[in-house]
Amino acid sequence: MRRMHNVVALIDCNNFYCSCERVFNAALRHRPVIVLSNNDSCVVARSNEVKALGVKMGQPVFEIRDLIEQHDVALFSSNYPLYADMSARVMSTLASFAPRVEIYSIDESFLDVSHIRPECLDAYGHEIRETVWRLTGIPVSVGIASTKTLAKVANEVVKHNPCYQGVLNLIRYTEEELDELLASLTIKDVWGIGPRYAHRLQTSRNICTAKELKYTDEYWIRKRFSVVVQRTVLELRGIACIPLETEPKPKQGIMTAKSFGRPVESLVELEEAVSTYAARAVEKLRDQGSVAACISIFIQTNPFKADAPQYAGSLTRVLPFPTAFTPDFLGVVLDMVRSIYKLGCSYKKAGVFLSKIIPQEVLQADLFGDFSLEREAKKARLMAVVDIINHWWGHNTIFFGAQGIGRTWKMRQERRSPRYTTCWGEIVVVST
DNA sequence: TCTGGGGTCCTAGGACCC
DNA sequence: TCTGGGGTCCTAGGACCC
Repeated sequence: MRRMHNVVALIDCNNFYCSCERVFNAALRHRPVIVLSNNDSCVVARSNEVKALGVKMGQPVFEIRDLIEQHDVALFSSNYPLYADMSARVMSTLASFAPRVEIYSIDESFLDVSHIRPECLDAYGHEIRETVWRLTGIPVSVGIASTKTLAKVANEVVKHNPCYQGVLNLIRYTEEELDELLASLTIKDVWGIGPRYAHRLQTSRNICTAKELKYTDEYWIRKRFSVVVQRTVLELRGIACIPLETEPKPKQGIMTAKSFGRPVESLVELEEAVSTYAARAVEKLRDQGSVAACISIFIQTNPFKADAPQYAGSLTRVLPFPTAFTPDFLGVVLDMVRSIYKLGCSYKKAGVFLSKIIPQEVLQADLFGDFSLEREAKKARLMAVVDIINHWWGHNTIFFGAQGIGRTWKMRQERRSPRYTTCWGEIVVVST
């Protein structure tokens, strides 16, 4: 097979979390929908109607109480089990359309569609879109181009212009047509250009549109910014610099951090919370088959409470050898919390970060002294059993004593929809 | 009352070594 | 008067993404 061009399609689920809620609740189809962050505090997903009302991503929900009431907006707590499962369905559908797929986030995938004849690309895009809709009920937008950055551009344009009916293929655009399109986009709309870079580009050389960025001297960009921004410029020119990553890379750092459902003052509760986060982080570590040697924790007060005493404490500890055995971490965590705890503070958030992560197989290579492979294997078997039980019967069916049993500090989730697809007790019932 | 939770990569600068 | 220079490793911080 002769391969003329690199062709990549970006498939992006529209307002993904909101769309997931709508799949199982037809009454929401024509109602504005908002999905909230942990603790039901911020807006993390908005239906089109809500975007049209001017509600911003990340906006605290208390700022828009009136708007919500006026427009009868449906509010939901984040229902991650549902979104993760719906995502898996979308992704497995997409896998049938391309030999190489990069799952970029919970709601986006890049597909290598170089095998499709150029004149068939538009139809292929529509077929992808219709198939995903039919099999999952999730609406998606499709952007097709010669680089990932341009595919992102196409997707951005599709989302804001219903005339494209969900699919834009830039491969058939001439350079002039493409430039005209890029001239209509601001640099903030370009993947990789955030608010800081946008501001610096504007003030230093009056670069405002995607087209202007495309024709900016790449070496000046490299010098003033970084190789990352240089790549963005080249990608806008149709030179692919960001390869498709089809294999998920094991994470180099694993974080579990959350705000509390209410302020926490006591050391005991803080110990429970940080232990719970640590246990969850180590669980994620095992999920990807890794071990870690380094753990950091932090606790902090509420920075928005200007009149209350403010404090942020953090600490890092290195273990004698890398492990994924929860008690090995819990042992040091309690000690760490005690040493950064400050009496008289009202804590709002805490977190745990694991680093110095290596694959479990590598562990055996070069360890001496205290370390016994046999003992580690035994620990691993114990954790495997814990994981299986929790996987089967649900999170935290069994857990460690240090995590506490009350957990009244846990985040609030007062508006969670049923876990329609992952929990037998909450499955949709059709009655006659 | 109420303000998210994950990740990535790159660069600059200091420590250290020869 | 006048204080090397280059390589490597590590860390902190800054930028971005969803």
